[in-house]
Amino acid sequence: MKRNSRLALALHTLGHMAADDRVRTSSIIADHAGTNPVVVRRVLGKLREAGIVQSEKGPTGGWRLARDPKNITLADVYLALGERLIATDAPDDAPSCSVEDALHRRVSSMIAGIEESFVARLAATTIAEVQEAEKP
Amino acid sequence: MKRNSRLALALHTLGHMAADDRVRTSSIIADHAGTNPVVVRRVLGKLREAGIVQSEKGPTGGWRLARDPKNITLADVYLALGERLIATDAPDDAPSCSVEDALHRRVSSMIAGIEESFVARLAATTIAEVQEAEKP
DNA sequence: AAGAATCGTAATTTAAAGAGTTACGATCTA
DNA sequence: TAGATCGTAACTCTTTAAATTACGATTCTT
Repeated sequence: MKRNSRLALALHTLGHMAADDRVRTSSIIADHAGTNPVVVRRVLGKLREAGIVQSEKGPTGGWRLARDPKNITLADVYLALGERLIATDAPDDAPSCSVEDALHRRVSSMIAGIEESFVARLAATTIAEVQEAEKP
Repeated sequence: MKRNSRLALALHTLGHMAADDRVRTSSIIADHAGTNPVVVRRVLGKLREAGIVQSEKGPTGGWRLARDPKNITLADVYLALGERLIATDAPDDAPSCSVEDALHRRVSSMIAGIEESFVARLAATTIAEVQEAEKP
């Protein structure tokens, strides 16, 4: 699996769930996505916390959508995973210089704005739409 | 130095250069930025290719701006470094599934749009402005 | 011309972060 | 009760960027 591909894994899996509402085990999902069941459980666990999917233990257990895919936007998924376009960490320690401070103020507000507009765009598309777009 | 901090190093250094137009060695710059002279030369080397700074060898050599800081935007710097907000690599191999394909098409065009608007915002600020903002 | 200081750059090492793996307890079905 | 699954901690592997080492090329000073 590629680096930092949690969002890709999540969206891919949700797309399949939207197309076919059955319970899937983390093992099945991992096979399909070319990754590992534990990684799947970690990623889908975040989505569960956000009420996007639900999971059941035991045999017959597994994962499925917790709500209508028409009501799940890409932004919901992105935010559930707690990802950020750019990690905007402050200058290291106290003894920073004024140029660095001024720069940081400007750039971080710019990044926050971009982050916001990215989320807005993600919010305009639902999982159901992605799944429907499947056939070109 | 923090990870993926080439842009921060570049902007920080250019800010100082805009405030005080003298020649600086990679060693001086590295000390100030808390990094290594070779790293500085690599980063500023990219900016030289873009005509943002110039360098001279020999004793008395070093780095300085190649043009008016009012005429250097943050976008110039960002693009000179060849950075990208998100590495938007295609699905691995041929045997990908239709859901993944549909997803990739949607998300990559979205990312391209965001990238574009990020650059547009960066283009609205010059190095000179960042330096002037130094005093709050 | 000699010597020193600097850049330019290749090659290698180190460090950090994410993904992958192993392991095992908890839970649930049959 | 047996077996399958999730939940999670702990560890290893991989990848990427940064840091380091090294040294030739250039250029100033004397």
